[in-house]
Amino acid sequence: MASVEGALGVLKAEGLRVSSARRLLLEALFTAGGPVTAEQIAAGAGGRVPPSDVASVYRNLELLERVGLVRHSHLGHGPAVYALAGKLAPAYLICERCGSRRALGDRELEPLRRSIRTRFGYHVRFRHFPIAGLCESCAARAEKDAAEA
Amino acid sequence: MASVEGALGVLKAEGLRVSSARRLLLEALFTAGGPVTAEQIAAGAGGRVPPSDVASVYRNLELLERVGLVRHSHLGHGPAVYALAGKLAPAYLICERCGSRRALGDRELEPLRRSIRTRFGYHVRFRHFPIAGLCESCAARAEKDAAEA
DNA sequence: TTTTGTGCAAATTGTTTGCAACACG
DNA sequence: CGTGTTGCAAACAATTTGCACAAAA
Repeated sequence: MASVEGALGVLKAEGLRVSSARRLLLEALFTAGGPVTAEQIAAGAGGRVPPSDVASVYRNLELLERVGLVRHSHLGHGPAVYALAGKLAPAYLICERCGSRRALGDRELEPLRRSIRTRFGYHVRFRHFPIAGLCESCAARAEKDAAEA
Repeated sequence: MASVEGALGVLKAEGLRVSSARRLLLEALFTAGGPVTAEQIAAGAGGRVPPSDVASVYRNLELLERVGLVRHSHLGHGPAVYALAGKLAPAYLICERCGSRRALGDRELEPLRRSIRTRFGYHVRFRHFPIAGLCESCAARAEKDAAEA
């Protein structure tokens, strides 16, 4: 889905209404640089438009998620982050120490998925929760700290 | 750490006090069949002893986690689950459809960790968040559903 | 005009914090 | 006895729900 209007078309096709809150929400998601929280959207992320109520934002995010236009993910403690289905990376590597994150593409993910599928029978997604650990530099620092202790 | 008294010894060694709430908390963790929530512990999980306050449970869980006796993990939406450090599996595979979960051992995890380490430089842990996806039967069912639609 | 969706307020859930009373060492 | 701990209450953060009113179709 490449545009707000296109996404709204999907809603229509599903027999759902096109309200200004929904248009607003989709505009926010389209203009957002990355995944955003419901709170940020409600506050008017990505535009000076009249902010909507968080409750409606949550309701509509859930609806858009059911329709397949939106996905959410938990990138750590704290609020969930939302993005257009096509914009949220299939997985994120996050560093539990410094918080840095790196998006992984399906291409990069496939070997992991395959390995888990053949070994454990699970079809893993890595979409909902991040792959958490330590990034290279934090891992090095952690090792040094351990050596000193 | 094989016993409540042993764990309490660790606390002592750290200069921390041994209170009845802490003994209670450790007993709950030792008798628990698997990971439990703070709420369950406060409610007296694994014994009919006078339940403690959730606030104290959270405070003590955090303390025990700092000392290395306890670890927590998020196995989905909802409250975090806690267990003795040695009792919580290094990773869990969970099915997002049916909720079933399977613990993975370090041995099984190592190839994944190594693969990610060499390809992306991250030292992943998989401890804090589960590896989520679909179990074999749910994946099969999902495929069938998709074919029908 | 008939639904469906909105805003607002209040309820829920999970977790944290302030504080006076209390108990370990 | 003195400081670390507790329990209780209240604050918080994230999310959900009830409801009267507004606005798509």
